[in-house]
Amino acid sequence: MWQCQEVIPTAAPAGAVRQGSLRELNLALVLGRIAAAPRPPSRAALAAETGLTRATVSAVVEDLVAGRLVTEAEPQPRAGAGRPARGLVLAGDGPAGLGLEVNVDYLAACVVDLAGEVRHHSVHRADLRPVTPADALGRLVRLAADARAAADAQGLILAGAALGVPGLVDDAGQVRLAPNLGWRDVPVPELLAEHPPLTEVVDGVPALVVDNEANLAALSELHAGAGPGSFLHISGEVGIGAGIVLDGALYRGARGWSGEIGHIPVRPDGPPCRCGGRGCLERYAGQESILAAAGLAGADLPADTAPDRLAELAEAGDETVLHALHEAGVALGVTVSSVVNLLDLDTVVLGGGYAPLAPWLRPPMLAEIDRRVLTAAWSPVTVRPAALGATAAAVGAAGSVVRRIIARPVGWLARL
Amino acid sequence: MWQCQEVIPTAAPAGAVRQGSLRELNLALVLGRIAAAPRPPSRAALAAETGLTRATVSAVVEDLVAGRLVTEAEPQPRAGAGRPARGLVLAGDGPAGLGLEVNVDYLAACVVDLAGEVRHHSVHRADLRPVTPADALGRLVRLAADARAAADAQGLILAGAALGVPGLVDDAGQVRLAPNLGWRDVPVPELLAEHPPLTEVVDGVPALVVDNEANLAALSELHAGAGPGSFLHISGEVGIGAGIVLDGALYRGARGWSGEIGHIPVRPDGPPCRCGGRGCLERYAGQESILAAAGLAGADLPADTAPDRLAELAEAGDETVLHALHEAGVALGVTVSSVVNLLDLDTVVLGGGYAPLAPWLRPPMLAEIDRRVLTAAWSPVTVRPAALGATAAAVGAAGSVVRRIIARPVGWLARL
DNA sequence: CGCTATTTGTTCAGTGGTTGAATTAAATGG
DNA sequence: CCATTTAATTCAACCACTGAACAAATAGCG
Repeated sequence: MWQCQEVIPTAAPAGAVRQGSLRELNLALVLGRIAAAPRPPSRAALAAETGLTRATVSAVVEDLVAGRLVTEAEPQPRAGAGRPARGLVLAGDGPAGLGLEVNVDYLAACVVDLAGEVRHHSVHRADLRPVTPADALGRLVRLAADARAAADAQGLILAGAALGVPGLVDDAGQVRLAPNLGWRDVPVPELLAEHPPLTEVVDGVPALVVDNEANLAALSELHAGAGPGSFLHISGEVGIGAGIVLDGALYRGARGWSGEIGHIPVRPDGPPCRCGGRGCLERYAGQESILAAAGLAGADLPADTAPDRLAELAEAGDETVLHALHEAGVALGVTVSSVVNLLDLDTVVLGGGYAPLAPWLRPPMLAEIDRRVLTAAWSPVTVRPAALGATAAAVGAAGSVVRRIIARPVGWLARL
Repeated sequence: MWQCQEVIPTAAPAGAVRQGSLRELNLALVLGRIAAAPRPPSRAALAAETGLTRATVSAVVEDLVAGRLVTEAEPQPRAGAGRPARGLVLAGDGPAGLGLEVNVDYLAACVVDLAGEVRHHSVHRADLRPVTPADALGRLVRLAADARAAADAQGLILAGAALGVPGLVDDAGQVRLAPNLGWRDVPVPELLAEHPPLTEVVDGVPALVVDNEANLAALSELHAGAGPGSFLHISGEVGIGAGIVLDGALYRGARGWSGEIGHIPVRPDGPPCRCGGRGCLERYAGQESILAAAGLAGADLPADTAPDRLAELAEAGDETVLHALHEAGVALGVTVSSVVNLLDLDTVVLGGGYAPLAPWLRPPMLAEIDRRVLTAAWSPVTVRPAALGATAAAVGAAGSVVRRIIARPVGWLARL
């Protein structure tokens, strides 16, 4: 069984609530609070916070500690009198997530522990357009093996993996279309079938989940950035993708194909787009379009260095580049206005290649939003660059694995 | 405490899971299955379906019957051998919801029982633009009193009320802006404070919830139409609003202001809109714009009869009207394409004034969607007229009350 | 007509997990 | 050094679900 669904059920039992579900839910509740707390909470604090009894919290914590999900921190210096509290933190030597990414000009792998720390990270730079999918995935497996070794060396146990791809992924984990990579109907699970560690199925969840890169990048922001909430994360790579986070959960759409913001029409009668439509956002704010408008079409810059080069030139005051960025910002602003009018989001994150360009994209975006968003007067919309850099998708992928464990620790505890 | 949040928690405990939560969740689970079942299920069938024991289901059902939420139906004729099953149905004489609506040219009230049947419905036609908010709400209270009397007469107990308003509503139930009604910062709860039955707070939920009309109309579709799923419900009234239903739950946005589709830019350099932007959808597909394009600007038709008049003329082959509808359909198609690209929805419902115009709006919409939605090739998008007519919002409002009871029956059971 | 097979619904002892109060543990402060 | 305070554990009680046995109600068959 392969799937690309990013479940994160927030401990909501869809089916029957049996006897044991009670403990299952409270394990998730307590572990979630420990993960979200700004400083290591005590059992007593958790009891007060959750409404459970101290007795129950103790029992639940005992299970979590036995399952290597939580460890006790050094007693914190306390203010007043009383027995000192023993702080609880997410274990740094328990389960970890393996994050993988295939992109147009690099492969990436990383390991993230329960606490969200990146414990290993490696990138393999190469133009993957001329390479066959099987070959590209073969190289990725080698990168994954290195990451696995690094995890072992640090006492971490890989609990699962997620792979980000710049394209549409179906429920079976197949890449239906990745235009910038030149992939179409690539059966990723099959191609990886020869590599056992990545293809096991544990506890109903496949060891490897394949997902859209923009979705995973948005997830990375969820950890790194300010806590849960609702935001739109725009990834400006060769294409333009977006991840939508609603109330702290990634929204994936009916078929997992949400966030295809690159082909939202900006000017319905504008220049034709290769998608078949006209005047799509990608024609105004896609990397190639910006480069063309900036007079750098022939420069043949690698995709991953182009944004920095543009930023340099803009910094230096290059009029053509400044104008190109302004136009891109306007187009992004028009599109984002649509999204905010529709979904009432309060934050927009500029990720991927847009992050370094944020200083120049932001002002025209905000101007458009201010003009076009009906509720802008009461609730200002924040536009900010992403907290993580280029390989956010890999980190988000690894993070999605550990987040699933935090959301449903029983799955992990049952394994031991 | 007033609030406009449409909670519908789908039995997901956010906080602590106490001892009694178990029963709470299973009450919701069983009641939900009874509500969703196509024919009255037996206890045994519910046990098989939910995974609970027959003993547990019996105990749960006993509670539900004692609370007047469920009654036993006549034993169904069975096929094979065995003791005949006693079917369980939602009680027709238990709690019911009161739905209210204030619109530009009418007030409406209705009563919906647990099973979703409309048990009372009344409309008061009047142009409410020249009337003060306090006066309008006063008339509404009289309508509500009639509805309450009708409910009593039928043995129904009103368990709460919801009010739909064509504008932006904040968390306090205040109408921040209802442009077509001419309301701004109207403190609806305060104005209704003199009418006790509508202003009680029971079990943490206010007796009256104020919400956007488009959101409630979308909810009505959720009951009447094909079961839960994800869709966009577009209400074409004087303004254009939309309700977004994701996975069977209304999505309300960070502040409850989602669905402001009327001011999504179609042509960013198009004619200025009163919202301050340019080329908004409302300028192309709003009722006034369609009438103007159809050459009926001076006809001064009441807003509620205009769509039918347009449909008549279109039926008769009036070229100007057909052209106007085509243009509106194109604009709607462009906008819907944006929404579908963003959210990956598979269904769009044309509600309110658009419902009778669906035969003419659909074809250009589908053409635009086909051209502009990246995933249209794999997953066709359905565009269909709404199941309910003009006063869908009132029915949806009443339905939201009973749906909340079905989603969390403990709230109701605790009252008795 | 009576017996058996079959399915529904209830009863009841058993169990898992939470509760609440009492108890122990470990610190501060006078 | 002892009273005070807060943290964590222990334990009997209790609530709700489980599983199996049992009672109820029907169809089919000889």
